[in-house]
Amino acid sequence: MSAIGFHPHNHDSCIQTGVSAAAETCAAEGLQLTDVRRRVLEILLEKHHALGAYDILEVLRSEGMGSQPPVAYRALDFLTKHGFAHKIERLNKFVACSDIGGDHTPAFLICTGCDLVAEAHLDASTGRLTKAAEAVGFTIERAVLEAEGLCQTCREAAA
Amino acid sequence: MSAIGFHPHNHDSCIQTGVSAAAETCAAEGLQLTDVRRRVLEILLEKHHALGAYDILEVLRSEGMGSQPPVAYRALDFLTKHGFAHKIERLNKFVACSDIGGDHTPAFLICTGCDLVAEAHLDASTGRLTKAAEAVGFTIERAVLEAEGLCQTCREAAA
DNA sequence: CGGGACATGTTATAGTATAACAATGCTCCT
DNA sequence: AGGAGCATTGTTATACTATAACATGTCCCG
Repeated sequence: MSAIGFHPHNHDSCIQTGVSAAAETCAAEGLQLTDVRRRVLEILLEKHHALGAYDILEVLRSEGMGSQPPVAYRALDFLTKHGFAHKIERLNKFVACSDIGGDHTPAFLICTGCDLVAEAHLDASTGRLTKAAEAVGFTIERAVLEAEGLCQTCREAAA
Repeated sequence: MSAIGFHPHNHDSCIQTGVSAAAETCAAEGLQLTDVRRRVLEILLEKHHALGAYDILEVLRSEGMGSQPPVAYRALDFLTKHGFAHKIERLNKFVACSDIGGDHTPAFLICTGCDLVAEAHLDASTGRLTKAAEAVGFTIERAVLEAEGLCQTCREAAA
């Protein structure tokens, strides 16, 4: 899995590659990465943390880019719909996708110590949940996989 | 997995066994299954559907058992804390546990056709998410596993 | 240049959840 | 009995999350 976020890295490249990957995908699929959408993606990419819609809205507002909730929610809808960001259901918050363009059944590791969120990509077809569902004739269309706990750094700090 | 909920069954026994299992656990652990708590559990057990806190509150209110949100939320906190009910994060709703007293890392199959929710119990230690977490030194304390899709009945009806 | 599709702006409101404090009832202890 | 301590419930108020509905703008296509 990609545990980036839990380890030191050149974070500028996260932002740059994230935005350009999204731009490429949009160009390829005829989607519009408008100013607001791009900016919301950048805001999410700035940290490996989950942000609430109203946190994002506050930034947009301070930059004169729209001050009402629908502005933020629409941008987030666009980003999540096309796989550029994900909603963390457990937190009612959002994170940038760490593998834009990649295949998607993301899983998340949420550190309750430092609030970092790491994204993992598991192969959907081999999971036990998939097998359990098949066994009862259930067809999965969307899955939420979120684990809360402590990252290595926080666990060692707590010990 | 226990796909009860997706198949015909004697539902009265779900309620009875649910309540008595909770009563036994409370007796064994010195917990108080008060009127409000028992009633909320019964309400949840009445259907294999997820209910919002305000849906539950409405029932309580109609029965003269408390009319303000904290009454419902406190009962739900108690029930979820002790494994008698679970929150479905994806829906911001609650369901009764279908295996009270059992070990817990529940997973849920949520049918978007009929709104039934089935609870599965997977062995936490063997999962891929657990392995991915171990690989990066992450310690899982709580996991949310929720799949949305169509149960067999709804899928056949849609075809 | 008119019309359709998409994006944004704006107002209002719906839906979910908790903080904070008051009041009650209970047990246990002296 | 009196009183401390605890858990539970009652109540008010408010915070946080999300969307409906309608108006405006913009661009491209026909």
